Amino acid sequence: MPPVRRPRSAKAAPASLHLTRFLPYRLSVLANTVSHTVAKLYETRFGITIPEWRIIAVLGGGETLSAGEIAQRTAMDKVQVSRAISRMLDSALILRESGDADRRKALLTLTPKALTIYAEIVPMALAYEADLTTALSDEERATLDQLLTRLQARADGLAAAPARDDAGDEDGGA
Amino acid sequence: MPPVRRPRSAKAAPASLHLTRFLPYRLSVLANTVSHTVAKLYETRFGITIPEWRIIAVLGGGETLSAGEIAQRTAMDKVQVSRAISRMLDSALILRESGDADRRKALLTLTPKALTIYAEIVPMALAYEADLTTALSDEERATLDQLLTRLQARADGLAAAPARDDAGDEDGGA
DNA sequence: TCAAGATAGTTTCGTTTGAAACTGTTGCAA
DNA sequence: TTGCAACAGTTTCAAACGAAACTATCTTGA
Repeated sequence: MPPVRRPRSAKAAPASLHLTRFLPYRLSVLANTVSHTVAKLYETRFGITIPEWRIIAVLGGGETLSAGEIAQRTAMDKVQVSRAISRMLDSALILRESGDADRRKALLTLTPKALTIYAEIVPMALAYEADLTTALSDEERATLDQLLTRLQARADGLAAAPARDDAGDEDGGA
Repeated sequence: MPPVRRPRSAKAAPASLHLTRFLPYRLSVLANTVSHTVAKLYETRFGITIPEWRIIAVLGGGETLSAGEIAQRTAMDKVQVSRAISRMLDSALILRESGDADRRKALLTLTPKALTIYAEIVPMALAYEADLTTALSDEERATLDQLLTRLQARADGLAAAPARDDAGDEDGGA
């Protein structure tokens, strides 16, 4: 059980904050650098965007999913998914058929064209990932995996819970 | 024991790619979750955006910097910095005076109002960071630090280096 | 001295984004 | 049934973004 943790000793020194040592900042910059590089990989080659790539990635196995399920698995919101799908319909990367049982849900499948792209991108993506982690030992890679998993879980928790152990007043005002 | 070791050279099987195990994706999602949460922290309380917070962070020590230097230290591009500064001028968070020696450069300093905000945000930001890494031991925190540093360096390198052994055609077309 | 050219920062333009409003469909309950 | 809330997905609107064009200043070198 976590002890009541009080912000580091003291309120005196504001403990100057160096952006380059601030975890949220570092994660943001790193993710940005990486995303940008990977995006270039398939953007220049196949003319698809990050959201489109993610959709291809989750449907690449040949599965059929609804837009909502895609949103969940790609961590994108439904608006983003909707727009990406619309683009992919235009470029004939995806197939949409109305759901049989529930006509609100549209069933989405990749076209052969998209499957081809998938087959070509996957090795590139994995190669980049391997390249990126070249500087890490196998053990370090495993550790990284672990740490990221735990951080994500924790971040999810903190995102949900607004305040500390405070009563749940949602709205701050001002 | 080292779990699944993937032979890097595999070219045969397309090695299905699970988004949830793909490092760029995971970094993106994690950074996003974290950024969003932190942003809420100071957005609701002080009405400032992420770029503005970053500028406050680098100027919080009382330093005077030019827009270009800010861009460098915050990893934002100059357009973003320019716009953030413009907003901050409106809300009296920043002070701009024309450079003496080089009149192209504007010297930027935080106003007392912004310094107050800085003093209030820093503990909140550090508390969040501490909260986030609660699930990590001290050793793991150090490891994470190390790994992120190395990954960033590597990512920077890969971002600079264009393509693999391909000819350098920049434009992909449709 | 003055004509490139480099540099600092801003503005413009078209695109992307997220939140909220909206349309259409389903499930539930009176 | 009908009425209404919940849900799936789309559209709208205003803000935010990036790339490229632009303004203003400084540097250079002929």
